[in-house]
Amino acid sequence: MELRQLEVFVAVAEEMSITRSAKRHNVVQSAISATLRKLERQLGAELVARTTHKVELTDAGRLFLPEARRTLAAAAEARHVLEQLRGGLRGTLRLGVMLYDGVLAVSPPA
Amino acid sequence: MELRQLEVFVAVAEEMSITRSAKRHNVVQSAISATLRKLERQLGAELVARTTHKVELTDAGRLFLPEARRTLAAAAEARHVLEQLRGGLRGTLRLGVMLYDGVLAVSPPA
DNA sequence: AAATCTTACGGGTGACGTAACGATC
DNA sequence: GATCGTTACGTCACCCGTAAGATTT
Repeated sequence: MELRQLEVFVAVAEEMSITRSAKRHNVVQSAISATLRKLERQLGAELVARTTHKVELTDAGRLFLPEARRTLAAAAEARHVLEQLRGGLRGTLRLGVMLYDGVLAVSPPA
Repeated sequence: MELRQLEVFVAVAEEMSITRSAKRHNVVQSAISATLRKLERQLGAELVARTTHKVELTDAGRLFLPEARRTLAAAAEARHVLEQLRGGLRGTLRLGVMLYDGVLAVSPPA
């Protein structure tokens, strides 16, 4: 299971369409179809019910969807903290107190 | 960014060693080294400081580690709910009330 | 007939193992 | 000298695009 596969599944679940999610991912239908099938095979569960012209979530799919979203959100947050650090907005803040001229007491690291 | 990369990073962070995390992943050192470098390049941040014989987390690495763990935990939970469903332990529970003989009032789906 | 999903095939990218090198303990 | 991390290279699987086919509207 990889994040890319989860993105594909969530897109399909939201669009209820392989064609539309393919456009959303800027790839071709067949790529989405294959990625989704592989994910299902790896998980050992059918997430989407196919009817040659429509796509519906199975019970497993409905159960899996919020978990997939949660995982993607966590991944996004992981990227985010690094961006914040990049911008100097985050890091380890250590405070100090000037005891008297030239002597600074500093909080221990981490 | 993919889950596999996060697993590698967390393993390296926990073991503080590329060699040991390689054994943990049942792959070779060079594979871990390459995977980690690629992750860092993609994120645009150095996560571990290398000193040819040691490995240390950078500030970015320390910041990233709990987020990576959170993401992996979410992924594990996603797999877990499917396993539970597989075992018949979860699903959508719908309740009904027998109004009178042969007439059952059932809660609406989802 | 148009739209949608699937399968088959070829090409490029990524991951891994082997091997050789450099640096540190 | 042994250990640890890196680099170079060949191989194999995976992802994607193209193309053709099947089914539904």
